[in-house]
Amino acid sequence: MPEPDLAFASHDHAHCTQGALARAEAMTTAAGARMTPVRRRVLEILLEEHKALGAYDVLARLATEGFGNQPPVAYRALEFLVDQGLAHRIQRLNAFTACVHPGEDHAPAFLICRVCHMVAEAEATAARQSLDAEAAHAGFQIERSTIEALGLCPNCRGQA
Amino acid sequence: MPEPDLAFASHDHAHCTQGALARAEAMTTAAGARMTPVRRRVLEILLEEHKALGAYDVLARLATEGFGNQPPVAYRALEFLVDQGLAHRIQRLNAFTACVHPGEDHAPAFLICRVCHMVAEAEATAARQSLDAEAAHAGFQIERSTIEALGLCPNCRGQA
DNA sequence: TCTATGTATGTAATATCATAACATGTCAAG
DNA sequence: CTTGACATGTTATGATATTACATACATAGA
Repeated sequence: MPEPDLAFASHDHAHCTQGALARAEAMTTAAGARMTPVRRRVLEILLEEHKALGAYDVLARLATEGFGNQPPVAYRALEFLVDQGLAHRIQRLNAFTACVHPGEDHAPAFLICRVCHMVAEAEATAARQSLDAEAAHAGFQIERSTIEALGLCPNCRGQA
Repeated sequence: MPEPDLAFASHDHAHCTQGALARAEAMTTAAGARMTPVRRRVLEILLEEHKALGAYDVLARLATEGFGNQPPVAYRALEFLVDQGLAHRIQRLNAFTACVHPGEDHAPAFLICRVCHMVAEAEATAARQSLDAEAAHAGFQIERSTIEALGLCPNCRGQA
């Protein structure tokens, strides 16, 4: 397990982005899927910051760059990225964020700062196992889970 | 810890409902809040089934019963119930469900059946603790957390 | 190379979910 | 019986998401 390259910690973001993009290309090819211009661009946009962007935010960016300007353009690209494991949907925000560990088969939890809106992808294997156990006890078979937390990130906490 | 009165298990629902309603009245009074007709009615509607209802579903019911028929009527009552801990919002469904353990200071996870749409409130203290630990490690201070799972309930699993 | 097929994109229209702002009504403390 | 706080009603609008259909593009097979 690598040391968590959490969004809150200062890090070489260019490197972080490049890595994710490279792995993304490899993964889509391996999956027999196509990394088209819109899809790649949407992923790049999501990778710019460790924040979650709404579909309409992404759409606005795309529109200024000559792509379509109707909602399905954004929603389809985002859905593709989520399906491929290259992005995650943050339920609480109705928004999307790039996956920081594409291809690593991880169980993510999202830590959302209510002040600066940074979104960090934390490791939730333990939480997920507890949840699985509880569900199993009830005879419930989990297919997808959502674990999200809202609060204060270390930086914003310091400010207060 | 009481045996989980999970939504999936057959149970005396009238009793389940009555208990929740009675505790709800007590809690609002204790909190110095007012359990008005709309609010009580919304809670009753949510308690009818162990499912999550959208604000507009609730609103439609209210409208046929002589309450207002504009969205804020439903949203306000729902917000009140959530604030009082009498209902929960299910992020994944943009919907609301009555709390089965009002006043018990619990850490709920929600198990959502994708077939029959039942929503069970499971105990997530363990999962929540794992999440807290992981967040603390990142210096993140959790204020609210969302733990939801989508999958197959025991009944629907049997059918398949 | 041509063409058939599946996949991707563009666009219009509309559905669904949610809130701001303001007017009116109700209740209980002074 | 008035005042102030809270609750409700209503209008309007904003934000998020999907359906349906038309067009374009890539690629495998004839």
